[in-house]
Amino acid sequence: MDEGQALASFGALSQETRLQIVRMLVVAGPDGMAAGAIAEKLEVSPSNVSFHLKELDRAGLIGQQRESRSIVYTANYDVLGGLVRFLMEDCCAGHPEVCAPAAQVAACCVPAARNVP
Amino acid sequence: MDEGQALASFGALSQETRLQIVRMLVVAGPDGMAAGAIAEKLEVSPSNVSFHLKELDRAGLIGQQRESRSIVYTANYDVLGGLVRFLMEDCCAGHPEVCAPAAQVAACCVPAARNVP
DNA sequence: TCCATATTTCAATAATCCTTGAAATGTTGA
DNA sequence: TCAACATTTCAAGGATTATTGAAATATGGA
Repeated sequence: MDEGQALASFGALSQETRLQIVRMLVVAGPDGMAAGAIAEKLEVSPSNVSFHLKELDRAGLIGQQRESRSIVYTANYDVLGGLVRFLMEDCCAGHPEVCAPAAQVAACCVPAARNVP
Repeated sequence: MDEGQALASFGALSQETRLQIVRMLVVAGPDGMAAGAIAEKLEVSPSNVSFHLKELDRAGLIGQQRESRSIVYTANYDVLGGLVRFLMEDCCAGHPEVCAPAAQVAACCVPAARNVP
């Protein structure tokens, strides 16, 4: 991920409804959620949720696929992971010791990373 | 870090000049950089850099301290680490397997986390 | 084909954010 | 104290972004 893409990602995530959408889709997993279901759960109008979904799609944070009458959206884990990497690599570029605490987060995903010093 | 703080952080990082400032300060380390030095390096007017520094400060991403005539800014590594954690915990909340790749980033900071599966 | 469903698009308005340059604040050394 | 330096504050304007509701598009079933 380059700086331009990170900028777009941060911009996309800097709006409450969009951040909530991404969090919902991350939890929803590969099955994703239909636009209507997202709108209903967040109590936002269909046209408004559509606007924000388009923004998230432009930033590459989500993907979409038509499924019968619905359009199902899914989180793009690669891009989200790339954003994490971008933040941490920047950190390491200068002073590795100060960003070590952030590395502990890895413990929640990868058992081998547990109990880092 | 709660959702509100993450939202503020994303907003602060979603502007090119501000993202560049944060990256510079992260690399600069605990010594930080004076406002003037930042402005000069990024070729931005003093008043404009001051505007963005204030935004970053409001979001908690940087700190400041007067040093003689200059005001020296430093990155807030805790908050940046908290942002990484926020992104990854969200990820883990649903489907740990999809965010494992992001955990590999930890290898750049903590030797113990190297070679994760 | 026709209707209901699901979603997007569009135009208009409102709200927020960024930039600019001039003036104000605080600091140091002569 | 005064002048030069470093930075911030302020107001105005321009630019971008968000919200709304109505109309358009696409799909599936009677």
